[in-house]
Amino acid sequence: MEKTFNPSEIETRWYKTWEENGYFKPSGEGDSYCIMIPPPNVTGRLHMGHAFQDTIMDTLVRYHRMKGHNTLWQAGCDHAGIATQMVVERQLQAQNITRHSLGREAFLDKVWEWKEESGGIISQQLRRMGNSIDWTRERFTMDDGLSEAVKEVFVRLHEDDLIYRGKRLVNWDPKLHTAISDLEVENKDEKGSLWHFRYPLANGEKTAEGLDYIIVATTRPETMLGDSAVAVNPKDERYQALVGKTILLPLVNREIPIVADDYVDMEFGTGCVKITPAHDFNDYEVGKRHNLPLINILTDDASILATATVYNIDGTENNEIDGSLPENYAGLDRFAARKQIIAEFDDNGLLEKIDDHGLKVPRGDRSGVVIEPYLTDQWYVRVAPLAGPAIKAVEDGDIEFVPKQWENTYFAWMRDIQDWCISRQLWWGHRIPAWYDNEGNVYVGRDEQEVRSKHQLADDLVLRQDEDVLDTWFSSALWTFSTLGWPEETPELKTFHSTDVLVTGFDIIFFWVARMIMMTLKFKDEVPFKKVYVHGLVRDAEGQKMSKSKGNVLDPIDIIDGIELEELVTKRTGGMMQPKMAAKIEKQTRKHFPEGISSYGTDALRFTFLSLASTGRDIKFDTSRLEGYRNFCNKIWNATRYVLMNTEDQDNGINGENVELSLADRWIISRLQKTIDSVNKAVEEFRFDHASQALYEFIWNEYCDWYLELSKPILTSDEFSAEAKRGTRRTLLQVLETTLRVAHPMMPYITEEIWQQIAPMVGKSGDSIMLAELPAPAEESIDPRAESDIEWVKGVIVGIRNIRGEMNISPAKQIPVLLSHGDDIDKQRFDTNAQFLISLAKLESLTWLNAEEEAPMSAIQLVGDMEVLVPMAGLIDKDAELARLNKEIDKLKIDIDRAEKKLTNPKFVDKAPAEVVEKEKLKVADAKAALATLAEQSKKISAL
RNA sequence: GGGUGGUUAGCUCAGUUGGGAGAGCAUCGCCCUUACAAGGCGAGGGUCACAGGUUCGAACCCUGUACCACCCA
Repeated sequence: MEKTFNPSEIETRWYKTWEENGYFKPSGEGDSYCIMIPPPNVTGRLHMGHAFQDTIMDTLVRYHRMKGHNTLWQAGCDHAGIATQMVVERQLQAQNITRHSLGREAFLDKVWEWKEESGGIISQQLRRMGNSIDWTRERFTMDDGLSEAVKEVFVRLHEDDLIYRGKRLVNWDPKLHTAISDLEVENKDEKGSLWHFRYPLANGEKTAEGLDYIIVATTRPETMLGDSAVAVNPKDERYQALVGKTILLPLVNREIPIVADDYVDMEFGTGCVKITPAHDFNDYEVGKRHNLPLINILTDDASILATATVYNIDGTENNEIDGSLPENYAGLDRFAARKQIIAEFDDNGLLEKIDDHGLKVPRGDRSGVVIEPYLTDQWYVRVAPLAGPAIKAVEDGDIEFVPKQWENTYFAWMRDIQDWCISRQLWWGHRIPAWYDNEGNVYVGRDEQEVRSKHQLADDLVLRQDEDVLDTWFSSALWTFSTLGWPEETPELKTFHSTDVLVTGFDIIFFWVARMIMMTLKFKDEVPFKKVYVHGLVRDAEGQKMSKSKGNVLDPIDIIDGIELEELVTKRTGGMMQPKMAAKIEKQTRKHFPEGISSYGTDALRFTFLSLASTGRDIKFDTSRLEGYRNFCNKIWNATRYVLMNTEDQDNGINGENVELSLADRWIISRLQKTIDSVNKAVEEFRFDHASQALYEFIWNEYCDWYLELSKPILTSDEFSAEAKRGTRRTLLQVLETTLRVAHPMMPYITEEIWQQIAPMVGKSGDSIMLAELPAPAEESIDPRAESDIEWVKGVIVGIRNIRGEMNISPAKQIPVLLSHGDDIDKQRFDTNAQFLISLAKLESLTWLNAEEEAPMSAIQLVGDMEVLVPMAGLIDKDAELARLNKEIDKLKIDIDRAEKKLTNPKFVDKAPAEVVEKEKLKVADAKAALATLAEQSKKISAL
């Protein structure tokens, strides 16, 4: 074996072997265990968040596969309607082509081409991470099967009156020209202004103060062109007399009413609010209550119309109100219009004042532009009837969130859920299965044929299909069952649905998790998954969210393989729109990774993720952790080298030869059982941080630090029998082999590579560790006596090391040690373990002193009541030893003080449980004994 | 404005039913010891955000405050 662990060659070799041999497919035996990947966007590359999430899923899947379950991990991508269309349009733009010039069919061909290319990158990344995905069942939301399911669901929901079409205010993205759902809108705090406008009262009316105008305050002056009322609070005495009167809207000269509505906050601004029902969600509600007209002044691009389109609140056209708008605004962009309107108000003496004002600005999460509330025809899912059962499923525990607190987030949203706008004005996606005739009638069906027969339409009646497509989340809401063959009742569907656990980030609980629960309950009448494990979001070392625009993204592959600084800079700054940003990112990158990123390997990366997977919301990714776990891999590698060095071509006692197990053997076997138990329990409760820590501690702090060292005297000294040597060799191998199986779900590659060599040596046959049995703790191998004996041995050794360390005695220097004041058990332990102590503590001699024997002046360490003595002669400085003793004495005094304070408190003695009091008494007694010994020693040394 | 989560060693984080504050990394000292210098051995370092309360006893339970983060309006 190489002297250091070198992951790259090993990884590709093993992944290929596993995949080619079909190890990732369900075994067909045992209880089913199934995880569906949250489908990443087909356009992208996997980022650290994906890698983190995939590591958790793969750990679970490998764990359950080794446990003998019939395991399916199914992966795939979603088509990411808006994102994908944007990417392809941008590519075309570079060649001066628009999608419209290309046409729908040809454009979609282009998208499919891009999908093939891009989807390949993701599956390659998933492979590099070691994920044991059944690639034969890879799915895509635009696949035929899934598209069938989408149609089926749409039609059935429509039949059940759970889908409807309506003219409503939607969140309109004026750049992408599509509606988006409220979840796709990000409300950002931005600085703005509050403009105070004078609105003249019509018909000579006057305010209480005798003014001929009232003042309205607005953050969006341009919408005044579409005002259809001014509202005041009914309780507001300032304006009560004016309710029912009218305003003559400046610039437009439209006469609009003053209405009274509770919505108006009397404290805010002047207490008068302009009402624009076609361009504001709150105003829309006010409009409903007062039956105000909807006056739409904007185009799809959010420019001002030449003539406003006017609707009644029920969506029908209104021909009574004059939609004329001032000519000098036609075609003007909304922000240009704003400027001009302010200027005109100012010129006309109607601008009262301008205040600075912070406000939430709605922006599209994809385009980043300001979203317009905009009146359009859209399709909606009536969500309330679906939400009921979905809430109940979680209340009843049919679905359980881990950590539990996320259930509250889920409930809060579900209780207050809005109808879901599912139509998108895009080309890339599932086309809505609805057809229109020239009369404007709508027919819904699986295809045109069905529509015609269902509605008995004449063959020559011209029908055209709805141009729009469905929200991507509509298809991913069906992910768990549509990918298993639904609406067909396939065997896979029967075996693997409901799936066992969904592993996901909290950011998509609303987008995806909740919608999946609703849709699956509706159509499958069962839950999509029994558990939802909600993990945190991976952030950079400074706690910033990783994003392309910030330039702080990391590609997991670059951590696995390493990357040169220059290449990393190029990668991060490539495709940047603003050169200014690129410079900043470059600087930042050079600061954070002055040497580039070195290669850490998949196992180290995975182990790092697992160790960070606690219950928190944020996971700061810190490369120092990564380095620590790469070293851990190397530690395992080198421990294996030691084991092989001592067992290769040896009789290791695996064929029933006589063996004798040493104390150390029995101890490490006992510790192994406890480790297996903790790791398994931790995985079962999704505490991967605990699982990884338990494994790390066992391997490094017990197996390597102590057991391998304890094995050395047995294997090298003539004082141990052939049976004892054989027993130790067998234990070295068996414990290592078992530990590899415990570790495999977390670190698949290194464990496989080593296991292939070790397993045959313990008589195990099997093609791959991933098909081997998951270790279970063996109760009968737990040996409390061995554990306490080793604790004693460690105590003595650590005591001596401590003296060495503090007294600056070279580790190479062999020193004499005496044991004094020991009891029978100490004596027994001394007799059986002297050899280990001499060897591990590098002793010249180890002498047991009986009660009557006088010890020379020594440095002292206590193990229980027993004194571990290192004679000072020639080795130890008097003052140094005194200082060391006094430090220890002070510590003991503080302990005694604290404990005695408790024990002299009658309330404590009366009320605390007897065992706690007993423990405290014991503590005092022990500490006092130790103190007496050390004080005596201190006195003696001082007297020298 | 409403809600959620957080505040523990220099950094990143564990801390179980309330009963002597832990890990990794970093720091300091000693060591190239025949598995491993990506290593070994030893050491230092915390008013558990703050203020109250409950309790014999609080990092943990309750109330309030501050700060940070996120979600919703």
